[in-house]
Amino acid sequence: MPADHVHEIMQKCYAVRLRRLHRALTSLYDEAFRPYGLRVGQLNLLVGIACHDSVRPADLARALNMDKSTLSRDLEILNAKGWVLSLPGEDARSQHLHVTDSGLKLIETITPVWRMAQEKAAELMGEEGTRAIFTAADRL
Amino acid sequence: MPADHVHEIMQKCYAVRLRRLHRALTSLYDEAFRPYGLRVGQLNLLVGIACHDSVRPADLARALNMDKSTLSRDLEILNAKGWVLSLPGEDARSQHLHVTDSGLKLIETITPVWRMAQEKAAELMGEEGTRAIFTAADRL
DNA sequence: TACATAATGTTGTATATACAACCAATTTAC
DNA sequence: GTAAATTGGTTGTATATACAACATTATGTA
Repeated sequence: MPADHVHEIMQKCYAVRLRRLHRALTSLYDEAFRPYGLRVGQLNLLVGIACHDSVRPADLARALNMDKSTLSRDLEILNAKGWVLSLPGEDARSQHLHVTDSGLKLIETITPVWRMAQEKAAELMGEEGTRAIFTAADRL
Repeated sequence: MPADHVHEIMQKCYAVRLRRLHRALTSLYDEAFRPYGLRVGQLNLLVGIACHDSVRPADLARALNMDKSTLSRDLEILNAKGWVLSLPGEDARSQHLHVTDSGLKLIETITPVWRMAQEKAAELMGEEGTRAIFTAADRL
């Protein structure tokens, strides 16, 4: 009975739920950030880099569960926008990533906007939902 | 102090966590489905369509929090693979979507693989995490 | 030391995602 | 009953995502 399988998957699949949540939250933050030409995924990378004085792309990709090729292309954009600077590292293969002054200023500007988006997101997902996102993600 | 903002965002942002979770889970399911030429997002659509005898793209997109243009392009692929059939509806604008026999057979084949992926996902996110995904997503 | 192996980053290809702009058709308003 | 607004779907453009293959550079081993 394929119909049984269909309903089982539809109702129980974690990926189905997570994808919907991901689309909804990304929309919410992106919409708030739009006037600043920034997307939430880009802010994600920006703060990921800014957390350290200097990060190598390979390490950042590992920390974010992201493929190195994805990061490579995301960084192209952040470089082009002038928010991130890629400098050669000691190791002739690797690089060092830095957030520029312009990037830091953007983070400062966006923070209150981000806080409002956070509130909307919390309202959307509920108290329990928000806590849960954390507990689930922390296990990675 | 931009550094304070950086850490605040890094530690508290729901979108940051959710994006990591999304990447991790998508990888997990996609890897399991790879031998079948199917991705978890495609299974998502397939069961979404199969749930009803006939759905219109606009309604499906709404139900999944998905833009109509995204769905339009996803459906192109499912049509090309022969898993979905798009037929004209009564309304001269809209369409009716149907899962083909080939698509139903694929769902049947993939179900045990999906169940194993579900178990791995549950292990990854923990008891609380899985419950949370549901409570958060159900509020949309 | 030379050769195999691993690590780093980029590029080709495919899919997923959304916004804006558009065309066609339908519904609403006046 | 026609004009305006809405709805449904596609297309142009940009970003996000990953796998496979590749070139370059370390690292390890024989």
